[in-house]
Amino acid sequence: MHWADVIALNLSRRGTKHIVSTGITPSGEFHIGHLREILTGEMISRAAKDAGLEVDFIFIVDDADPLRRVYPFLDEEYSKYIGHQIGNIPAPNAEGKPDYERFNENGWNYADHFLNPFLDALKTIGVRPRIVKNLESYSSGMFSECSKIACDNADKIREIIERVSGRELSDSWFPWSPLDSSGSLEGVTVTGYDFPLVHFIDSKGNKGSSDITKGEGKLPWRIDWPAKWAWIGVTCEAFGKDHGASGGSYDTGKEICQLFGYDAPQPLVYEWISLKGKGAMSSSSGNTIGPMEALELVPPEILRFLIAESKPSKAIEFDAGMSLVNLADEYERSCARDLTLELSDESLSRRRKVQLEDLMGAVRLSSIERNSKSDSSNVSFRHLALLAQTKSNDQLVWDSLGLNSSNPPSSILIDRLEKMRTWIESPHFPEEMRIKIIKQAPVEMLQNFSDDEKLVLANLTEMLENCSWDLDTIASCIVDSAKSIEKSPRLAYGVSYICLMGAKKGPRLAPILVELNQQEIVNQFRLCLENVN
RNA sequence: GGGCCUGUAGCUUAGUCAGGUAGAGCGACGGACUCUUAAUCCGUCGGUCGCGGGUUCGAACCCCGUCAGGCCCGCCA
Repeated sequence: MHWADVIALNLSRRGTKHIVSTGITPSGEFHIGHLREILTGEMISRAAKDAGLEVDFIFIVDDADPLRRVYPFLDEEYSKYIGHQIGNIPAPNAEGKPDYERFNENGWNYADHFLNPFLDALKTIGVRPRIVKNLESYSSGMFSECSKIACDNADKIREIIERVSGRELSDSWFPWSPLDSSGSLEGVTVTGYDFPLVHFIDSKGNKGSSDITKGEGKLPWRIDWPAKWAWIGVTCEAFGKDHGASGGSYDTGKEICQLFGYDAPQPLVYEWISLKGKGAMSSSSGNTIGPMEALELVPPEILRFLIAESKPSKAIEFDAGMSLVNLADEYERSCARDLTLELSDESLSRRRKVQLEDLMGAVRLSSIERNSKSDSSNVSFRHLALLAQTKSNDQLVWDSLGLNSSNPPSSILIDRLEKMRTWIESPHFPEEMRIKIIKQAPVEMLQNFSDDEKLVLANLTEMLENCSWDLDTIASCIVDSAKSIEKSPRLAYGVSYICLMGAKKGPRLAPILVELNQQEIVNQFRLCLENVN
C-alpha cells in the first residue's frame, strides 16, 4: 500500500473527520524542500479523501515568528527588526532594504512577500490549502484558551520540556513570549503573571505587560505547536525530521497537548530534500532551487511524482540534470502501463503486488487534479528533448509526432515542450542529452574501424556528396551504404554516429542532418576517411 | 554524552511493523528493427542485504555490538 494510503487507513480508525495540517515560517525565499512539507500533507489529504474520509487540509503560516537575524539577502537596516514578528515588518525591496511605502500603504509585509509567490506555485501543482495565519489567530484570540492553560501550568510545562527534551530551562523561562513596547520578542524577561497579563522587563529595562488574549506576544514554539493542534483540531501532521527526533518538539508537544485536553495528531516524519552533489539546501549559500524556478523546468505532475514515489523517510537528492530525465521518463512509462490489469494477475507474488500498488498510488497522487486521469503527455522526456533540439519551431515538433488540427497536441504536451525549451536553455540541461555535431571524431575510434566499416564510410561519403539534400534521400543513403555490401544498416548508423558525434549510438540521424549544411557534413566524413588507416 | 533516521545489484530502490528460497525500474551487455527519432521489442548478466556476533529448523527482517552518513537534545522551523 502506498505510504499516503497507510496513513489514511490509520486515520480512518480514529474517525471520519480530519484536519491535516502543514506549516512553514516564511522567513526567506521558499525552496523545493518546503514543497515536500506541503505535498506530503496534501497527498495524505487526498489519500484520506479517497478512503472516504472528510478532510480539511490547512497550511499554517507562522508569520508570528520573529526575524532571527539579518539574512544575506537583507540590508543591514533590518537589524533593527530582529526579534520583530515577520508579519509585522516591511518586506524587502529589490535592494533588500525595507519597503516602507508598500508596508504603510497596503500592509505589504515581510511574511506575505515570501509567502505569496509560493502560494502561486502551489496552485500550479494543484495544491490549494486553507491558509491559517498565526499572527491573525493570536490577535483574534484563537490561542487565548491554550495560552491561559499554558501560563497557569507553567511548572508542568517546564517539567515536560525538561524531562522529554533533556534540557534545562532557565529560571526566568515562562511559557509566553511577550512583545515589548517596540514590538520585539527578543531580550524580554517575564517578571510575573496575573491573568490575562504577563508582566515583563525588556532589554532596555522598560517594564510592561502583555495581554495573552490579545496576541501581545506569542507562545514559544514548543507550546505554540500543540496549541495549534488543540484549537484547530489537527488530527494529522507531516513534519520534518528535525521536529521528529526523539526529545524534539513533537515529543514534548504530544504531552503538552494533553494539558490542553487534546490528543496529538497522527505524525509522519519526512526527510529533507537536498541538491545533488551540493549538500543541504540553504538560501544563504545560494544553494537552492526555488519552487518557481523548479516549475519552469519541471512539469508539475513530475514534481509531485518525485515526492509521491519516495517514501517520506527517504532523503531525496534533487537534480535538474539526468535524474530529472529518468524521473520524468519513469513517470511516463508508469502512466502508459495498465497497472490495474497487471495487478489482476493471480500469479503475482505478494512482493510484486505491493510494488505495483505503490506505483499505482504514486501515479494517482501525482495528477494535478484529484480523481483526474494521470497527466501523461505520452511522449518521453528523452524523445521530447530531441525534438525540441532538432525542430526549430513547435509546429515541426507536432508534425513529427503525427499531431495536426484534427488531432491536436494536448495542453500538457504544449506545456511540456515550453518547459523543455526553457530547460535546454538553462545550465541544468545535461550535456549528454545535448545534440551536437563534433568537429573532429576521436581518432582512436576511427582507427578501430573494421574493413566493413571503412568500406561503408567510403560508400556513405560518396553517396552523401552526390545526393539531393532531403530527408528521405539522406536516410536511404545511410541504409544503402551498408546494404550495398550486404550488411545491416545498423553498421552504417554506427559509423555515422562515431564520425559526427563521437559515440556509438545516437538519435535518428536524417532529420538532424537535413538541417545542416551538406558540404560541411561531407567534408567531415571525408576527414574521418583520411584518419581511418 | 543521550536518542532518532538511513545503509540491499553500477544507480534509484521494494521488502524490515506480522522471520519462510532476495523483487523491481534504470543502466550495462547481446539480439531484432532504422517503416515516429538516445525510441521500441526480445533476451542476458548483475546482490556475502554496511560489518561482527546471538536467538531460531530457518534472519535483509528479531536481539546485542560495531562502522559510515544525516538529524535532534541550543525558543530553532
